[in-house]
Amino acid sequence: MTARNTDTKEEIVRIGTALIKSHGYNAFSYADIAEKLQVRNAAIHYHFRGKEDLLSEIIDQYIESYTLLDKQLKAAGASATVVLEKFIERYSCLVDANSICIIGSIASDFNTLPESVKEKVKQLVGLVLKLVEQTLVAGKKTGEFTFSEVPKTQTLLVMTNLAAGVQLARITGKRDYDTIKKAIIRQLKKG
Amino acid sequence: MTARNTDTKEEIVRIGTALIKSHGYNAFSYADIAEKLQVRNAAIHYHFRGKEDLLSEIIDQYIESYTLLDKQLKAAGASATVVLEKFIERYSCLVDANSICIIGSIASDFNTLPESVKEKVKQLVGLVLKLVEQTLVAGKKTGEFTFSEVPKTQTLLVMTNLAAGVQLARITGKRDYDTIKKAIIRQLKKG
DNA sequence: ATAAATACTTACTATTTAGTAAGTATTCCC
DNA sequence: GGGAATACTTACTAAATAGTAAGTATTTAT
Repeated sequence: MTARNTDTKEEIVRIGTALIKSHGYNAFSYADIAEKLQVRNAAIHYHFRGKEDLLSEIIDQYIESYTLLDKQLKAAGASATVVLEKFIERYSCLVDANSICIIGSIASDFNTLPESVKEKVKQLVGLVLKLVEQTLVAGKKTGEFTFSEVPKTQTLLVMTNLAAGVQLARITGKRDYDTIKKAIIRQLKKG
Repeated sequence: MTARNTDTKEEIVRIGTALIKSHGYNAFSYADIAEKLQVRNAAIHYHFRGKEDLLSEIIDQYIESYTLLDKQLKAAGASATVVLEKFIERYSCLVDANSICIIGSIASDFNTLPESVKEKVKQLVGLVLKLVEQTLVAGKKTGEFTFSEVPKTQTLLVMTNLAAGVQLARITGKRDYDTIKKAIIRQLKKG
């Protein structure tokens, strides 16, 4: 038995994230993570004092991830169409994994979270909305997109279609999600 | 102390429904309901064997409520615009109560529910989608609406905008919801 | 007037959850 | 090679959660 396993902490975050997206934040306990990781409950507490600290770290990692993505996209100079496709692809993967997006999952439990975590969620949502809006604006400039709503509004429409689309897919099946996905793209090209 | 209070059962359903919409299904216990109702825990178990039975009843009542609404609307011959406005009004009220729609809330916890409840949720979602689609079709026929997507697709877009709109409003504030609400109506009138 | 049904309460149990304290094994560093 | 730090484990506790069994008060129906 190795006394030092450098990726246990990362694994906890990975499993915790998966559990939030598949079962919801208030539906899992440290015991669930411990069992999957084949460690004792206290090992999770060693890395994260409590569940809220774990959630906080998970959101931090999403913020980091989206900040990085933002930078990469700007540097790479990818077309708006490609960026949007990659973004939507994330949601399609969620549907295939019978999961929903972390923001939608947390939104359901929002009123049960401490203020510090709520603030971080706000930050994350702001970041994602900014990223999508910038992509829509860029695409409009190049003529890739032709929507008629102001960018912020179009962003809200796309985001809500996607977020609730994956939720709906869980209940009524993937076909409804696919219908929504195609409509989003259509709307951006002839709105 | 009256040994028979005919509306305790209704009150349990009312409080349970409110808790699901504000805190999420997996975030409340019978103790929360018991405290609010000023009865003992076992009183809740008397009316509903377990939490799943309560959830089942709550969904049944939504199904009944929407079935009734459907009939009333057909009988009253209200204009599609009015029906849609009333429907949207339900979501606006949710935002004001810092709550989300029951379907969105349950979607987050969907994988933790027993198969029998999942089936009922499917039924409810089917009913709501049908109601909205019929309204959109009716409105198109009268010229009130002019959207270009097929009715089913437009229904999915409207529903996801609303469902995720109330979720987003919790995090970023009511203004984003209002923006979405106005855009939905605009899209139906010039899509 | 009383038997049965209803709507609870008290009192309890078993399990899960969240968390802590103290100890142990390994590895890093000087 | 001897701390110090790291990454755990064992072993516990306190509280919450879910649920049941048995009893009680009131109401309804006969």
